[in-house]
Amino acid sequence: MADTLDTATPARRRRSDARRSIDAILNAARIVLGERADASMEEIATAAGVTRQTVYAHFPSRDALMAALIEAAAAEYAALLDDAGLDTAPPADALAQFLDAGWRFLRRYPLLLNPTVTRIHRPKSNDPHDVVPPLLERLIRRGQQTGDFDPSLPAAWLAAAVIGLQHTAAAEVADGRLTAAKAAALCLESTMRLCGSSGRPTASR
Amino acid sequence: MADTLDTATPARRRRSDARRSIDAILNAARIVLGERADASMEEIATAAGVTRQTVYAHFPSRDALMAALIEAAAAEYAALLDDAGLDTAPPADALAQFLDAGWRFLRRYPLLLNPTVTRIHRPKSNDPHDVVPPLLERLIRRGQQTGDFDPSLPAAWLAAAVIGLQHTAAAEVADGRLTAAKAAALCLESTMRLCGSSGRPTASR
DNA sequence: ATCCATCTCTTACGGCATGTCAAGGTTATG
DNA sequence: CATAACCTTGACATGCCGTAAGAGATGGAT
Repeated sequence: MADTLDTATPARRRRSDARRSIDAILNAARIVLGERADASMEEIATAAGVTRQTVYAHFPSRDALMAALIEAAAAEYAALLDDAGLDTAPPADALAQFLDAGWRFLRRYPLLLNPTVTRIHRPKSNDPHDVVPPLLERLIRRGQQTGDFDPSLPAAWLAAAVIGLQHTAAAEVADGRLTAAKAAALCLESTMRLCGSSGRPTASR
Repeated sequence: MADTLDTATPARRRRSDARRSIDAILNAARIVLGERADASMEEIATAAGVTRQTVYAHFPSRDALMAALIEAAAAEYAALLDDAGLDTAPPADALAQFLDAGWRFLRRYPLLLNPTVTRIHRPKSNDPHDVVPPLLERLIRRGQQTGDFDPSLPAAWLAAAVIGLQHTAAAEVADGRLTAAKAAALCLESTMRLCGSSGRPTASR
């Protein structure tokens, strides 16, 4: 009965059409929930080209579907951040890369702008909110040690603040008060100012 | 049937017990929804000491109740900001006052930390999200003209960013990662840095 | 080509929350 | 006290969630 991805299940053997259904459902959920976070299971199923019961065959509940979706999102986000060279580039550049990865991620997972979704299934599990902040925190701490960032504010707080700033900027875009380009520029500038970087990203060499 | 507070209705004559019920309902909603934003009408009614149908006698729908609650919140928030002297105090001090009013407001209306609530009934109407940012924006603009704040970033964006920063700080408190006192201090410091105020609040004289 | 396990679909049910309605009792106000 | 406004009870319709059983279709392996 649909164990999906709990934790450390021996990767149960699936038939190809089942795998295809699961992918279609997750993809449909990503898109449909990105537009309306309160879309019904029926809508998601229809968008995926299956019946509602098929969804329940793979995901025991709505929350379980959410969890799997968040899981997939976290994996993609982590992959994006892996390619961003957060640990090697100069801190200010790495920070800009971090934000850039965030923009690409949010364009693909707009549903994560709705904090109600991610806030609800809080019980442990690794969603972006548990995986990403520590990465950013480490980057900020490194910048504080190299003198690129101001060390007078806790790195954990700055990490939360930077992510929050990006959420704010994304919300401004979603509400039509800013274009995506302007929002990204303002967010970057504000982030640098917040972290105490005295100049533009490339000025840190 | 239950116009509650639409717009410019001739203040329909109500009986005193009706007024009492409405107040009890709004108060219960404020508290119950502050703890669990998805609480049912039944729970709210019970907490208010009335039946579910009585709630519907005054508020046609859940969204209408939300709207009335947001309306009341906006009024209280506006009153707090009126007492904050945003237009007279030195900009940096006024900004600190703004944040302080926000903290008091959020302690009374914790449900407004859940953006899903306020984001859903978007159709115009004056909720804090439509009333407060312009006030802050005006304050920031003033600070930019007096030279207290950096004028290189748009005031509207800075206003959104400051409010977002406070939301982030409040979320850190709600999740137990910061104490209320630390969060307020970090939020203030970050806000000043963001707005380009080179010193502490009182250093702007 | 055939068989079996697995998957999907259809149909159906129970539960819970929202919203509506009608009838009858209660309270405030003139 | 009499009336109108209000509250309560009970009942009902709807929509979404979650569950279940059985029939039919599909994939994978022999």
